[in-house]
Amino acid sequence: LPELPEVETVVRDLRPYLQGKKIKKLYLQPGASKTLQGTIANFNKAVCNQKIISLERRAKYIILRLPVGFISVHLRMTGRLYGQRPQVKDLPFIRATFELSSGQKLYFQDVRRFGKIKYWPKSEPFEERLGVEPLSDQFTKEFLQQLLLKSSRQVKAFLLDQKSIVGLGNIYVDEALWRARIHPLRKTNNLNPKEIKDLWLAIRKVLQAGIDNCGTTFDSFYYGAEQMGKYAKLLKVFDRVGEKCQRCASEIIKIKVATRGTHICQKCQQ
DNA sequence: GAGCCTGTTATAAA
DNA sequence: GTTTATAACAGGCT
Repeated sequence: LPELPEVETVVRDLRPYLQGKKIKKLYLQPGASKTLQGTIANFNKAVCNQKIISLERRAKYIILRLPVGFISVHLRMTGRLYGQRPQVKDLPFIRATFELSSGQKLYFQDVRRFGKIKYWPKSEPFEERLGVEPLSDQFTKEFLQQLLLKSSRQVKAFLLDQKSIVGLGNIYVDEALWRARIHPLRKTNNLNPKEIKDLWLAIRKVLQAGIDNCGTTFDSFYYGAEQMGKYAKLLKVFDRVGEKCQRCASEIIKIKVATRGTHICQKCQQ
């Protein structure tokens, strides 16, 4: 499931392929009307002949920056972007295809059709729904403390909410909370300074380690030519129900928090 | 074959 | 106003 490290991995993988190329038009497959937000006519009018200045990541979005505006691609659960390769034409579940003026293509595959593509003429409406980048200099311990103390939510729900901090999803939230020894149901305004410091460090460590290992291939995440992320084998709690905690040897259990399957060590995370 | 699972948004309820 | 829960989306997997 693509979270910040997985999206960053895709962006780094596709950057050399796409940067500097010009977009000709987008084709939508039949039945993919919800994949594109807005009409195909308006989209193509806006992006036609625009050069991809850079490929960037913001939150869990892949950003194709253009001279005028930008395109956002969200993979949601099962979305995948492929640069052109010989065998790619045979892939099932292609929902949209970018044609580049070089004649090359960029394919958007999405089994469950939750993924979204959108053109934004300006960044304000896009940015206003998004919180701080957790790996940026802006995300200091003090910044996190302020966010936590002015809320009274369950810490897991808080961390999943992209309006506060972006990029964390079910996998990396569970991993960060284990690392910081914090129970996911704890209220954010009841965390003490030591816990806040540990959580701050844990968020940065798990995300950076995720990037360093090209993400977590647990279910459907792949990048490039069917490459798998290597972080799955470094996971401490996620998808490890019944295994022993590597810190205290207690059993990892699964509970429900914020309507999500949640993995914790019952002893380490009280 | 019913239910699970997940990111996000919308909406309802507390 | 804030927080939590639930449904919806879609389809593969158990």
